[in-house]
Amino acid sequence: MVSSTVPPKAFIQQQNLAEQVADYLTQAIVKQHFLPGERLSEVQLSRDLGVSRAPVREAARLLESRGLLISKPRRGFFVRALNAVELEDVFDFRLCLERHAIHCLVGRYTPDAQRALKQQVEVLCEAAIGNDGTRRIEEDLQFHRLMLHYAGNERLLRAFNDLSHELRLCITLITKTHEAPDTIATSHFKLLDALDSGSPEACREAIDYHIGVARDSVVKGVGEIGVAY
Amino acid sequence: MVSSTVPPKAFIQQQNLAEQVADYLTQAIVKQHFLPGERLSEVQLSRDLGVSRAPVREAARLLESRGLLISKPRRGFFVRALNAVELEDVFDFRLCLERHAIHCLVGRYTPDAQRALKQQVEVLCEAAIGNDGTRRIEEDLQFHRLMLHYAGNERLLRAFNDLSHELRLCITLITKTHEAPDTIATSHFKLLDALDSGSPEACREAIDYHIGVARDSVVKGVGEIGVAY
DNA sequence: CGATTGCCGACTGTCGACAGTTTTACCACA
DNA sequence: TGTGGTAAAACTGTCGACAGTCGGCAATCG
Repeated sequence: MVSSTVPPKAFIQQQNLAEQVADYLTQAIVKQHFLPGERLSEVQLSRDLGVSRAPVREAARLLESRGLLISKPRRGFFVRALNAVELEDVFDFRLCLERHAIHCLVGRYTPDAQRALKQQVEVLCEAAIGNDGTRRIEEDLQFHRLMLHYAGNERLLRAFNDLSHELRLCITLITKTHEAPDTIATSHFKLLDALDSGSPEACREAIDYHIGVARDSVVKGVGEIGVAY
Repeated sequence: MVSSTVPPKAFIQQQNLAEQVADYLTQAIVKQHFLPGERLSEVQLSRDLGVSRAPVREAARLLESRGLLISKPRRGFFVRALNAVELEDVFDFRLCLERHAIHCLVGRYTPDAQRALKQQVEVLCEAAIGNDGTRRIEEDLQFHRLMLHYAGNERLLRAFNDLSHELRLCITLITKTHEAPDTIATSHFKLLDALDSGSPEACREAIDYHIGVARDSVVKGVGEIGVAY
């Protein structure tokens, strides 16, 4: 073999039908093509997507475990509708995860981690300036994923990833208001500063503030979306 | 209708085959009928249980989301094998959840909650004295579930329930040593005392101690169970 | 004798079909 | 017009079958 620049194989692996369906459904829900509380018919979906019901079921179960769908026995799947209380719960849970994460991270804040986070904030700022709402959200989530990652607990990261789907849902659904780029920037730079300071108290304060802002902007956006399911 | 003592219908609704299979698999894994790292064949299972592969697949996916199984594409499902690092992660994650929970709970510690927790500790002590290992674990988990419940965040409770399956796995697998009943009792009474005191610091200290003890007894039990999967 | 290639069995991913249940549409009747 | 009951339609839960893929084994080549 001569080729030394072969891309690392991740290229080929086409994903399952189930995963493709899951991606499609996630997109459709986030983009509100399916409304909160709406019922999803397995047969209809499988017809529309040109696959059998098996992958659809599997995808639906996956999204159920991620909190995007709810299944009622013998009734089918419904798009999750978050009420005000559940919205609070989501952000409270996020606070729980990130407080712990930043607490762990400050004790092991390597130059590597520092560099990666700084860079991601820059990418995020760029996205914010570019005024691309979807990308801004993704880069924002990615920053927090990085934080969780460098906190060093894989389990914690998994929990955040699960939550992030719900989070994306809340944010996309409710806040059409693009926050000003500099607001986003400063909010994240504060986190970096707190980490640099090495003070757990400062970190705690910074993350509380950070998530509080996000929560308020979402909660204020709508008192309640969707009702029953 | 005359019969006034009809059981509240939860009786009748036999759960899905999928759920039954999930319960069976969970039991089998916890009781080590399937060893960590072992591969589970869908066909074999469906033959053994007398059902088709569909419910088996569904159950396996559920257990995957709970962290009891791991799926490799086109290879099937494997019983999760926790190494030392992952074991630490599990207890660290538990600490994350329960710290937050007790922090929330102390601010809204109603007489109802107080009563329920006290009662559950008594039930737990009873189980501990009775020397029934399995029941002791279940009642212990139930106490913590109650704590999470009264903390008032449904999302938090769900996360704990997911984690509890892994937790049960660790505990059952590793600690054959039954802790002395009075150790268990005092450890839990300390939590109640801290809550009664109303001091967040005391609560934090109590929960850190409580989980630390559990973690040590598990980690010390075995440096590593299972290796690869 | 070691490494590579091709074949074989086993298994997963996917499919279409059937049965029981829930929902809906409709009609008789007050 | 409103109500109650019945029948049809639609859907989910479950099943067995088929095809593509993966791992292991044997035959082949260096």
